[in-house]
Amino acid sequence: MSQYRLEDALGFLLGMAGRSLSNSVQRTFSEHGYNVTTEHWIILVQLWNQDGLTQLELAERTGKDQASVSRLIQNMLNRELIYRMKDADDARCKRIHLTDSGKDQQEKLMELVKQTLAEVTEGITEEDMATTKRVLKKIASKNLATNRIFEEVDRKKGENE
Amino acid sequence: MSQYRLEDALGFLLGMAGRSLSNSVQRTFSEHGYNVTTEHWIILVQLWNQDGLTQLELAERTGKDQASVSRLIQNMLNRELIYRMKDADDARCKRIHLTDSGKDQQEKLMELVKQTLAEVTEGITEEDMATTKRVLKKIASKNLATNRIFEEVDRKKGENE
DNA sequence: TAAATTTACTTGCATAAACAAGTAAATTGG
DNA sequence: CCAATTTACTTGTTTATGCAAGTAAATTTA
Repeated sequence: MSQYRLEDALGFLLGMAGRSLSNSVQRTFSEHGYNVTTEHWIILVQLWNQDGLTQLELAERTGKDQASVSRLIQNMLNRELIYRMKDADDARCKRIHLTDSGKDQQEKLMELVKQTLAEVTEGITEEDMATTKRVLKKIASKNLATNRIFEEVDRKKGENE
Repeated sequence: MSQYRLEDALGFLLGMAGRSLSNSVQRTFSEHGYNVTTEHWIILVQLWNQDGLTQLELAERTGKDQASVSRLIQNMLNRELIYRMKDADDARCKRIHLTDSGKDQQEKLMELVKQTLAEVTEGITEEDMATTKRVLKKIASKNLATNRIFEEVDRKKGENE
């Protein structure tokens, strides 16, 4: 009887590849003296695009649950990457803003990510990468919570075709 | 200036897709009354293939570090999926064996994983899936620690071609 | 308008990873 | 043969996730 090969199991490969990339980026950040985790980077990307999002909006856009965002925010506050203000119209909402430090790190962090990504994906053709991203999006959108992120993307793409 | 789209970032997609699949499998296990996590499943697959591996061997084969394996093993001991014996020749090694319960769950857990995987990957062609797995392996093997898992696989494949 | 529900966020508990430091057993090398 | 090193495993600390339960503010509805 042929053995089930873990090395061909999609879940296993996803976990390994995800950790591999995440660890590489994390190490690169650390080596260059940035006290920012890969998960912080995900939040920062959203804030660099649009400052002052609420925690709920951040959760929706990053596919994280509100509890995770709540704790990430707390951690990022401690590192003074962001600050927080109560919404004037709705006291339930807390709006997250970048500090000067959080803003200033954009260029360098983006560069470091780009660099690391190039190393990790070296030798993979553009076509294979495009296929992979398409497949990953399909798998990710089976998760009800994060479904909307990719629906939105698909809609926008549709408009341009 | 065009914004950096998180939805196209490989690291983000890997994280999302990985969690999506892992959560689906986890939920399926729970719904069917199995007190087993996806990480336990990864260890179990290795033991179903070969019982009595040491913790180091498990770490090497699953791409986990020894500390992670140590704690997973502790957790699996508590759930009585496995038991542990000191190696007769080398008192430093602890060999991990399946309990009857751990053995008996193989067929059903494999079936549940297969089923869940089919749901999550529904609508993805075999070809795209093959490409994706190839890319994921390449990315995963940039991680020095886990490199060997895939080198081994490549060598074996080479023999058959 | 007051009670019931919903919404935005927080907190507690369990699981898991990375990395560093620690322990005990085996191997090595002078 | 014994001191130094290596090996296998453990433990502590930090970060992060999922899920459930809790709080306070806003909205619905009766």
